[in-house]
Amino acid sequence: MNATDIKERLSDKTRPVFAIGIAADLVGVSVHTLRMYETEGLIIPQRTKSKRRLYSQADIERLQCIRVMIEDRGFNLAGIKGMMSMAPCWEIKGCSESDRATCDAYKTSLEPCWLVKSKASACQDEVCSECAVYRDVTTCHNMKSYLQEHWKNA
Amino acid sequence: MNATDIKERLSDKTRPVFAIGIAADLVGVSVHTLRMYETEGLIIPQRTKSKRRLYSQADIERLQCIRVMIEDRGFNLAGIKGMMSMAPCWEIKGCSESDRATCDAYKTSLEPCWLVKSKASACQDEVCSECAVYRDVTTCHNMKSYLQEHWKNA
DNA sequence: GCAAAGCTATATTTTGAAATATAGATTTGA
DNA sequence: TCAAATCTATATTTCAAAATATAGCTTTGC
Repeated sequence: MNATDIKERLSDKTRPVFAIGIAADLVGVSVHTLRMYETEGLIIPQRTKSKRRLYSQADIERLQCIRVMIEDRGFNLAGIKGMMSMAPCWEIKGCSESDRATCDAYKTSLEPCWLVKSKASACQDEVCSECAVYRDVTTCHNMKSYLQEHWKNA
Repeated sequence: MNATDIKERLSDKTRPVFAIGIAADLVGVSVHTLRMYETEGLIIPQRTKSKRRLYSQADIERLQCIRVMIEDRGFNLAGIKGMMSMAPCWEIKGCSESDRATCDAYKTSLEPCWLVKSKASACQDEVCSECAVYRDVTTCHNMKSYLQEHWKNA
């Protein structure tokens, strides 16, 4: 591995590097709170072979967004989940008509697609935590602009 | 007024006919709760000359939607307000570029447009409670489909 | 080797949003 | 006329979401 590789790996925001204790410190919440957000489906940390959670810089930023929603805007976890479920995953993923027909996340789902059981073939082999729908739907960016971006070509 | 007129007036869902006590009974909440929803900006009942609230059938249905969000989906009032603020009012109202430039509700606002102070000229003379943005953005219909409808021509 | 940190699961506590209550004035409508 | 309903404003209570704590076990890393 050369210097460029090292720099790239260190700068990769999606690289899981923080144990839950460190992540909790960075976000300013308890480790239990981070586990709760995971249970609620707001965050999907990577896991080590022995099932320990590892958070990336992107995860930290996602969690900071969640905190902003809670502390500054007064949302509860259900509301944040509801906001996240507004992403038109079928547009982002380019689902075919038949994909849409068989997918619970198509239009009517009230949950984020990464929490939906019955998925379209387009998502079958996808790791949700690496999918653009999950990664890009954070709650603190300009959700309106984000949605418009993804919907105007629908 | 002929029979047709009477029928029309009775069937007009936007006609304010229910005093707050009746409305509270219909929705299954207390009168205080209805006043609170108004303070939070979730509902805009009409007023009589002496400032008494009057609710329409459409208002009742809007309130029932709010209850569904709270009881079935676990949202709090901040979350419902956040959902409502997702409507792209500038598309629905056909705001010009200059309208958008001067309006706080354009894209970045975290509040529903009817709670925003500095409005575009397109809304200056509008009564928000009669505006399509307010009327159509309820929280229990399929929000995804609704948003797609209004965004796909953007 | 072993203390520190993490794991799941469950139980308990806290806290603030939401509901309820109170007060004093006004309006409604039988 | 006057009791019932509504108004605004404020204070108090409730209760469940969110946070904290506990237990028993496993993994990590010094």
